[in-house]
Amino acid sequence: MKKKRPSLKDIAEVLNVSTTTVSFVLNGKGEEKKISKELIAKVEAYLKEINYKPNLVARSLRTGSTRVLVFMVEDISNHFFSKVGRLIEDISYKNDYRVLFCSTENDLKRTQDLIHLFHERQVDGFIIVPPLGIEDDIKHLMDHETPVILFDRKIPSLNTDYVVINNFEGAKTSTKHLIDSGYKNIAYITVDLDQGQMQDREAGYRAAIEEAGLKETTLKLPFNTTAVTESREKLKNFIKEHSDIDAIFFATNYLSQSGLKGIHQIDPNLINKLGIISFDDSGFFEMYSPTISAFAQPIEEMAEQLMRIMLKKLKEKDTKPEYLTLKGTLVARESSQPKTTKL
Amino acid sequence: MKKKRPSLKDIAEVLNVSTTTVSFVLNGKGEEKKISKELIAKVEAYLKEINYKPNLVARSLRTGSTRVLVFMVEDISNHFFSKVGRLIEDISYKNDYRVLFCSTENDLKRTQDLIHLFHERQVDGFIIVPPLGIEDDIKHLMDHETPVILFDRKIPSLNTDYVVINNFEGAKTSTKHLIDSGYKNIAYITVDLDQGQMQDREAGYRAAIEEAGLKETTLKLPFNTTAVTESREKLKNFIKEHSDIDAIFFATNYLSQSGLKGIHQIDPNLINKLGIISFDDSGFFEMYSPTISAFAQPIEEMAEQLMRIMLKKLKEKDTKPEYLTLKGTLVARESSQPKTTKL
DNA sequence: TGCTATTGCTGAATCGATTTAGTGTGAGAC
DNA sequence: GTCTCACACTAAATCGATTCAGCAATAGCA
Repeated sequence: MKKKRPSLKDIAEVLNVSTTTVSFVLNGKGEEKKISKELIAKVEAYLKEINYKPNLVARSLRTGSTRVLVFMVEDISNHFFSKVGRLIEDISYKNDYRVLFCSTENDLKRTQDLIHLFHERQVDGFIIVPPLGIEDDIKHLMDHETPVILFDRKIPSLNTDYVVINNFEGAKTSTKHLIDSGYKNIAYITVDLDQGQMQDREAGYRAAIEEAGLKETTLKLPFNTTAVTESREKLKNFIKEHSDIDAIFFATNYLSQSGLKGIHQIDPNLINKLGIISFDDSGFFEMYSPTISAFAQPIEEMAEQLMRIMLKKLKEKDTKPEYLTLKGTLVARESSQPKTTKL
Repeated sequence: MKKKRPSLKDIAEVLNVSTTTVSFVLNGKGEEKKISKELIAKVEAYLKEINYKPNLVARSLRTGSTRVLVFMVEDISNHFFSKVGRLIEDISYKNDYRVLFCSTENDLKRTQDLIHLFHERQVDGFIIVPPLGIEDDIKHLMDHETPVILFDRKIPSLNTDYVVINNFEGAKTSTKHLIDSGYKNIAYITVDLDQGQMQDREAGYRAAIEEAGLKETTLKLPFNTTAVTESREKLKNFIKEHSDIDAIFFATNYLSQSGLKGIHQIDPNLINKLGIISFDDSGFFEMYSPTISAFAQPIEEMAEQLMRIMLKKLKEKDTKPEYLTLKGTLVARESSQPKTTKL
């Protein structure tokens, strides 16, 4: 048979006190509210005895706060996002907040659904990697004084807090690294998305190539999680057609991963002839053979800053928005070393 | 300034009807409750006009149901779990349930915290990969008539529904595959956990080795997410000390991934001399060079069965528990092919 | 006409907590 | 002896929905 969970009222009846008293003791406000030491002790003892757990739904309805945050990213299984998410979860836990994770898949409709879903459920704050076109929904949240922090990408038209990295510098540094390693014909492979951060990366690549007086070669693949194989075929054809390429700079880590598979399919030995670097690191890259170089975002710093801002916003309303642009670091591994054997 | 969300009461006042009426219309019970067509239309029009969203916290408090499920696994970033999770999310969405994901890290305390946290928040059902020692907490949920389905592992002492695979058969098939490919000295690398499914896998390996009259070599590494590097050093020493090994069967996909890194560190060419197979597939394996063979669990089928059982349990209480043991399939890739070059 | 049934709606209780506004008692001030 | 005030506690309102029980008006039937 179903056991009913005891409510404050049940407890109050058993102890012959009011629910108010029990609630005060429960929330550690006994002293403050002038409840006698003996009664506090008695109530506490009983709460412990029956291992009382308050109904958080009822509490939330009354207080309007759920102590839940949402971390909404493109794809939570992506190494970069899952690492940041994990760190955020730890910091939240220490501050008595829980975190829910979800993936937008860069899909506007899905993201809108998720935002409304969580807003209806009264979550206390959002950290969002915004897909294109989500402005209005974010504005809607802000109108209701729900803290929102953008992450990984900013939306110029909104004065929300954001934490991003300098994509231009990162891409430029990465490209330069390949140039310095002796590569002369560096291809840039990116996704067909109009988002600011992707444009900045492309501009960074262009800048480095131009400065070095080299030729630029770019391939834009469709962003589409379902047509991965198709994308990879396009990539393979691209590589076969451009046999003069001696290095590739992938604009995201998932492109790299799919790309590595394609390269392996063309010829298992091809990887040892190409210089490779990826924007965004991945656990995968240091396990691959050869190990893959990457431009890594400062994961810990991002998580810390995001949560610092979030906690601040939760405490005091109407704070001035913070705009943070952090720096990443190049992690040079085997794949970007100068090659001894020529293609 | 903060906008207040309209409540049913506000709407009722504006329309000069009772909250009851608005609620009935909102929940599509207008006809059933004999509200006139005109009034239904009027209320619906207004609800749409102001884009009314009910306060789900209040609704949950009243109905006792949140339409939220929890999917609690060892590590949600693991390929196997994240794939199953994604499928479960899709099925849930279609049935108007949301899913929250979280990682237990096989840690008892953490899992207990999470279970209580969600139970207090009144989630409607749990799908759990149970760590050792969690029996009582699961029993506690069942006592409160909260649907619980175990996944990946069963707990013999509890009569909960579960969905697992035949680990013994899987490990035996995998080991046999290596034997059939001509490998004579197959090492088994596993984690130091007393859990049923790991013991079954080990027994499967043993059975295949014995049947073939070969020698068994086993290494047990500590399960500890923080000491990954240390574990890998142990593994590297093990491989160096057992130079007669010609193949390795890894008991989980994360062991394989760490193992591949270790093998690469010992000698970038060593991977081409060893036969490798992993229990559990991973997106990583078909991208690696060489591609890595694996024994894959039937991900779609597991997700479908889990959700079929869950939805059934949500609909009708007191169903007979279902015990499902599914079959996996061997995905033979390059790493388990016979080698032409000898070690 | 008198009776019940149906239609179309509503008032108020309810879920389980938090919190505001008090209430009764006794000690101390004047 | 009255007044004030601190003390120790409580009654009742509240959050925003759902839903039980019931009411007035009309219809149906004998």
